[in-house]
Amino acid sequence: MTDEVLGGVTSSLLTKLRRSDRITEEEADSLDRAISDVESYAPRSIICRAHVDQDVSKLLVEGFVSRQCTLVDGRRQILAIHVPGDFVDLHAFVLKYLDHDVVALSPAKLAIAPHQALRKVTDEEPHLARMLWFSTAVDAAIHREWIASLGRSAMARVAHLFCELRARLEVVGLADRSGYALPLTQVDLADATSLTPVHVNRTLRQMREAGLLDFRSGRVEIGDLVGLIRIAAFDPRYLYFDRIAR
Amino acid sequence: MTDEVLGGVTSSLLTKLRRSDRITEEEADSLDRAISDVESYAPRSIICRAHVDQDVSKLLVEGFVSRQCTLVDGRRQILAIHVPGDFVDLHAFVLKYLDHDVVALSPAKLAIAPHQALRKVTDEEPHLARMLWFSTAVDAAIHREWIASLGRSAMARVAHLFCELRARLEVVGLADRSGYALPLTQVDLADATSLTPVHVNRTLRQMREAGLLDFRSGRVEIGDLVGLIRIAAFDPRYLYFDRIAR
DNA sequence: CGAGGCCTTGAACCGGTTCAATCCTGGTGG
DNA sequence: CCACCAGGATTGAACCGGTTCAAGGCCTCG
Repeated sequence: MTDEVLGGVTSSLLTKLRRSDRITEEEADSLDRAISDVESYAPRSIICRAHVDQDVSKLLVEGFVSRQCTLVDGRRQILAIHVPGDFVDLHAFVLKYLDHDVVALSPAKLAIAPHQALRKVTDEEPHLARMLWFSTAVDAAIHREWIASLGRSAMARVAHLFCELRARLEVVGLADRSGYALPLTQVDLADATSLTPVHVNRTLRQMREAGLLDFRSGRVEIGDLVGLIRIAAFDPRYLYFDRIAR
Repeated sequence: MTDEVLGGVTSSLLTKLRRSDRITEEEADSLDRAISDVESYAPRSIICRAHVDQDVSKLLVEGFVSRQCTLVDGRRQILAIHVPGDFVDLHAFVLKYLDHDVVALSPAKLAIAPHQALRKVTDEEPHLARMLWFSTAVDAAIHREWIASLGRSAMARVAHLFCELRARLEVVGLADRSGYALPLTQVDLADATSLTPVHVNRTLRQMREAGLLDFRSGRVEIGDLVGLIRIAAFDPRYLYFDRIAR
């Protein structure tokens, strides 16, 4: 990565990884050099298509993207929502193809990491390789938490999603205790929680009336974070922001 | 791994990984040497407890185990079911601790891989490291498929679980088209599908009456695999049994 | 023969869905 | 400048898949 335009595209990822473990400047530079380009995507455009062989992986720099698949009845299921700093389809580095689509939920910028470059870097820097492996393992932990979340009430599911996004956005400086920008529609929330848009709407109204949270025009305004966390039964340890040893 | 008793504990894992990529004899031997011991667990005994630092990971050799957590209301949620050949808590190698419990569903034998030994082996053999990374990425893919499955009807969920277990067991020689041994209770199935035991029972009856499948006394007898796959909308590509290049 | 797990079934209930109509808002073209 | 339009948000009312509660039944094992 030498181009001026690419400056600092890995910084959010590094910030996040450094919450868990030390990363040397040399390692950070190596990772930076694995980035070949940055691409922009319009909302709803497909970033990576399921079952197509990949020779690059993409790191989300700006905006929101989802992993999603289309069910037999045509409904869309959102499997994960990614925020800046997430190495969205790093899974494809070891899997070769993905089992789902990656789609932009908002305007988004992604940095491109060719697998050839990633392979060189991970072969030469085993600790950095473990950190990247770590970040895909955290993705898996988030998936598991979603599975548990889906077993619960509509209110708990929606609250859990808001808590998770807040915690993940806070690490990269895009949220605080009072709220955050979230350019999604109620339909997006419905597809992410396996609820109907109608019921998401009613649930959001309940949350607003209870003073917990107000989600309106692309922004989450949190009224009572403690109450929200309680309803969601949100325990952030699954995000692994607190590992220590190298 | 020199002890006679440990002979071949990695063979199911290798069989599975070799469905996706070549693994040399030297790599296989290295992996074998990372195993220090084999332990037996009784049904319901805890194999790995959530939020406790781990210095070993465990490979399932025999029996069935689940990843599970306990929800706030005391209900148990099964997050994944593992079959022989699965490196169950390999995630702990990079995460250091797990966010959920690993519990034996049946009598089970697990091979112990100290993290120190895994670290040596993965530092020395980058390709083997990528294969282990690959296996955790497949775990994540399975989690995603469960998320999608939970968005569907009770019948589809249960059918999907049976299809997935059949496909995964077949790879390690423990299932064929006609059925397989599955020493779980209806309560286990309920906790894995986020249904009530009562409704699982009714769903199983429907499946039996439709000639799709008979689950009884620890064995799944498949009457109509094609029909089952259709109802489950089961597409096995997410299991990644078909990768090619090294 | 008794006890404890597990499976089975019925009946009432309820959280979330479905269908349909209306409202609101920001952007566009006449 | 305003009428129009499209996408998203909102609300009401009927409906239904799955839950809940409760009662038995059927094994296996001591």
